[in-house]
Amino acid sequence: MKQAENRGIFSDMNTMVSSDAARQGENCATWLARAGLRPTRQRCALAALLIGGGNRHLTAEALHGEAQGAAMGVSLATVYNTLKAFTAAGLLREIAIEPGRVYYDTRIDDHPHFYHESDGTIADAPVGSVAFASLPEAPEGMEIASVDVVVRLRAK
Amino acid sequence: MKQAENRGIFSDMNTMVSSDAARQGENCATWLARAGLRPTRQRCALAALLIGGGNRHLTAEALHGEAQGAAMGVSLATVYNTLKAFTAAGLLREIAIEPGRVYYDTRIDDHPHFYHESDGTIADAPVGSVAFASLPEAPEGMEIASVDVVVRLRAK
DNA sequence: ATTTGTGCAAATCGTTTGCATCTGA
DNA sequence: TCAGATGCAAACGATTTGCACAAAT
Repeated sequence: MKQAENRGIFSDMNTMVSSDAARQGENCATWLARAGLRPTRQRCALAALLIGGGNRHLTAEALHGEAQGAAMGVSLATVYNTLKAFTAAGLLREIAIEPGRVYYDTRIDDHPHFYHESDGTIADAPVGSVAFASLPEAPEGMEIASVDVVVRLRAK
Repeated sequence: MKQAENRGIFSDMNTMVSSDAARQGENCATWLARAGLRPTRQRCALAALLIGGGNRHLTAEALHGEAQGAAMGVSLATVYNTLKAFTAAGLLREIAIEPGRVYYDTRIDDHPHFYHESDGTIADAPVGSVAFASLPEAPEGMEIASVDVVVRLRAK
């Protein structure tokens, strides 16, 4: 049985890999190009919304709503396509929490989430609050891609 | 920060609460009635499939397929309704693993899962293989309903 | 008798896709 | 130029629901 420390999972570092580049003043074109994506107006607009406000957990519908509110002309289909493209490029991560609804996380390292059952919102659990004493070995020929932890909360 | 031991989460016990009654020869009528559900033919048939083969992880479609194969007359809509009813009654548990597809688990205590990304299958991770060194406090006014752990595996 | 469950088909929801048009390298 | 991206609308798969009928208390 491996120790969690050896895998670097859920460490205390507040890594925010996907937004580092943008925060450092690099422009959208370079940022997207580095992920192998053509920097279009729509993708830059969505990237700005995603990266602008720290770590976010949102659905395609929600992001589309924000884009509409900001009068960026981006269709819902493009939001879906772009989120999938960003995820495939490793800029975002999908969170499986609610059946029938995909959340995207702007933070892409393994880290635990709070899920509020009452209103369906997601938040990062406090940094360092979850630590493993042990993790399973992967079966023969397999390796661990990620470890998802969801702490479901309800009103007391 | 609470210790995992204090919450009884992911203990070594192989608890199988939902199937205890059935294994002990109690009949379906009593078993369902105790959960506050009226024991109908369809529900008994589905309960038999669910409980018969140890811990299972399956979708509504899959269960419906089995019922068809066994020539039990149960419609897909009833399978969905029944799974929801069983879940609400605490006899089953939903697992959020894949977007757009709900898996039901016949084991209802907190326990970790392996998810095979290649073929979409789910398995229980070895008993005792996951242990927490620490778990987060629930925010004020909230309590922890459950802690879901999914270890995603891919071919090496 | 009254309440609850069933089954079908239609409706709904989130998401994906086909295709004509547009855009960035 | 021209592969790749966009947008709309139609297609899609999983799930839910309305309603008439059947079954359980």
